[in-house]
Amino acid sequence: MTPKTVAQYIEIREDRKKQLMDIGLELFANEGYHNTTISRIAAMAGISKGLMYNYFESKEDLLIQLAERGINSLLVHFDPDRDGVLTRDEMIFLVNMLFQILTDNPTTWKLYFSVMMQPDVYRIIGERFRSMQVSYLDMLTSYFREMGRKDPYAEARFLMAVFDGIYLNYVINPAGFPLDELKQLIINRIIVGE
Amino acid sequence: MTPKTVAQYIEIREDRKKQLMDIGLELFANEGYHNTTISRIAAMAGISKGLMYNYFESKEDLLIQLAERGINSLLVHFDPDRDGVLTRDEMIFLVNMLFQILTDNPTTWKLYFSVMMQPDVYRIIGERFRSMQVSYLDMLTSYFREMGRKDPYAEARFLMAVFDGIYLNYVINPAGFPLDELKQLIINRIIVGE
Amino acid sequence: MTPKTVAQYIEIREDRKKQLMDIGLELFANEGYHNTTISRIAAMAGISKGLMYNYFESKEDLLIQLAERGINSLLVHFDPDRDGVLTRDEMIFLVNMLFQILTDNPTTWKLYFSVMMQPDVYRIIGERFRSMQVSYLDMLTSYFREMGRKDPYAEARFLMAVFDGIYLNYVINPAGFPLDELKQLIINRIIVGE
Amino acid sequence: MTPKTVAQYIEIREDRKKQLMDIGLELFANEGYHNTTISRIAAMAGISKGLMYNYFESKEDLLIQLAERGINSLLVHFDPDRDGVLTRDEMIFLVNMLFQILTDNPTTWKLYFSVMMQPDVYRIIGERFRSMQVSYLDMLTSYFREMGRKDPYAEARFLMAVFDGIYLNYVINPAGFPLDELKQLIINRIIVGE
DNA sequence: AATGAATGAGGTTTCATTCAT
DNA sequence: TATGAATGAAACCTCATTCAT
Repeated sequence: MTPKTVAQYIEIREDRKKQLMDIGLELFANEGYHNTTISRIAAMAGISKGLMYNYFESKEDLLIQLAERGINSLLVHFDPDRDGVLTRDEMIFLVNMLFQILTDNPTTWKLYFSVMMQPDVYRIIGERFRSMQVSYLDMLTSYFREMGRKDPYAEARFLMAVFDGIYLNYVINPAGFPLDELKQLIINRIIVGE
Repeated sequence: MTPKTVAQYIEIREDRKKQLMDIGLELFANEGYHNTTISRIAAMAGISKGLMYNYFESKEDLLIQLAERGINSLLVHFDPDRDGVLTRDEMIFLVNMLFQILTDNPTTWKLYFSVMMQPDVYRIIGERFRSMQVSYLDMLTSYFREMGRKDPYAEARFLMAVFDGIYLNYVINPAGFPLDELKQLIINRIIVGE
Repeated sequence: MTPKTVAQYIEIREDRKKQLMDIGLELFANEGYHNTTISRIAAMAGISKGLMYNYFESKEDLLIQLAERGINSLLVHFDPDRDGVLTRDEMIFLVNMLFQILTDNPTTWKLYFSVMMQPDVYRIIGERFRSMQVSYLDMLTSYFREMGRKDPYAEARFLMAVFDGIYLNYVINPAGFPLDELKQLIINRIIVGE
Repeated sequence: MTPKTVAQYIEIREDRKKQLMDIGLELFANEGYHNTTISRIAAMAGISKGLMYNYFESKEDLLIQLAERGINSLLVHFDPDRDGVLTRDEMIFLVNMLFQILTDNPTTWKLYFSVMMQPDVYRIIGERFRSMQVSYLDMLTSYFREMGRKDPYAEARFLMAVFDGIYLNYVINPAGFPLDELKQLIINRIIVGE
């Protein structure tokens, strides 16, 4: 019966917001953005439809916030916006990490691809993903230039395509996907490869 | 006032149907399936909404027919359902062809990815695409086994991932994408490799 | 190759019209008026939709013509619009006949009830059926008055209700319906009665 | 500004639902199922079309719920699913009751016949009405068997047909229909009858 | 006489969002 | 903070009817 403190209210609010975003991510990724209703999310969270609008301005806003949360969680691992150039060991570390964040957040990545391929949704949040991609591309190009490759930009594009392809295949059907073997192939054929 | 002949009716129907499918493909691929309305397609074709249903049972049926037309147009180029094993030259020919059909049908491929990543749409026609994929996977695995590679399945997965990644990146933004350079990288690093 | 005579054309036209009405009756009665499309009728007859409008002004017109054909076929058997009063033998003959026309035209009767109970359809053709009913009612009332019954009008209503009930039950599910036994009950309990 | 209590919401819902079902029954029965639009029901209730779907999953669902409400309201009066056999007094009581529920719920009965005679609508809810009918038929047959009648099944059919006919005639045009006189005729000629 | 492509009005249904309480 | 009834715009779809040929 003790009244809650302001801090408690804020905590409750944040917990609930996280819960709503988790449910939203799950549904957007697995059922599709258009196929997911606000009602369904609210029902799964055990709250009313109306309360959703206390946390998110609109369905679109929820999607945007999900995208931003996803991006931020990636940036925690690795921020490519830096001046220095990668060494080969750092590159190998990066590759390992990219596999790690894939298996850590398959649902986020499922949403990522879903978003990239739905033009109307892409218009809403695609730019955020794209700018991240550009940063990576620049960094990879620098790496391959330093390595003395003939066509560093193509190599960077190659590596990014490989990762996009692996992510794509993995999120569509992770069962039996040979992640470790592919990691070795990437390192041998692209990173180290003559 | 002689009535139209049967042949005339057939021609009208086929022309109209092709027109509607072309517009449908364009819109589904570029605007998204859910974001494209039957009204919009009809308006772009300069016909009434109702006439759409003279040609397609439903919006879903239009999507299915588009998917099937896309698959069939691919199978014309190459049908992986065969017994023999590929030689290296045949494999190189296949790689060239895969780049060819990408640049020939970017919109179809845009729809392909769009479909693969929208779970609700995937449920409608994904299986048709998936079975094609499985056939390719088997064929590629056989090739790498014949080549004496250590892990033929992983190599096949690798090659497919590369192609998925390239296709994906190309359809999202074809401008400046170094297709030819990537083709060489694939041949050198994966097909001929080591 | 001999050109058809005018008479032949008229005959062909009448045959086809009869065919269309038969199909229409079948579908209206068994699928419901609103649930039957002009397209379906035309398809079952092997003609085009457009040609239907060469025979009937509208879907409603087809229904009206069906109702009129049904009424006329009944009037052939027995026209109650007459002055004289029925004897008991004539009454028994009438009862027999009413069972006869039920088993002869179950589909027409199915349509009859269908029409009577669909207010929107009833508005179109109900009056035609109702006036026939009123004639019968008058005639039956006269009969029971002549027979010296206490309440001739109620007796007439009773007999009509029995017939409506029997018709209704028979058209809904004719299998196993004890028509002959019911005929005897009617004769013993109502016609001859007391 | 205290929020509404759960009890208040329940009351609002029940009131509204009852209102919509009452209007729906009225319109389905008097205008026909197909001729009644959801828009019309909503307009008569002074609400938006969309709200209808907050209370009923579909137009068909409204019809089903109406049928079930109708059946349940009848079963309150009399449930034929019981073991015992009717005495003559109980039978007379039953007859009285059947006339009572006719005059109490003419609209429900109008819908009943409407449903029975529209094959497409019958498919939706007919079975619910039919099973009730079968129960009655069994019970009546038992009664006439106990009474020593020659053909108990035919007698039961006869009685049911009479009631169907009376109900049918009454709902089509109740004005001046001699219900009481017909009740006496039923009791004298069928229930008590020789 | 005959076709079926084409129309257009109108129906059912969905759902993000608002709002009184 | 919290509810869910209520809205309204817009989607999909149907089909009687018309009309050029």
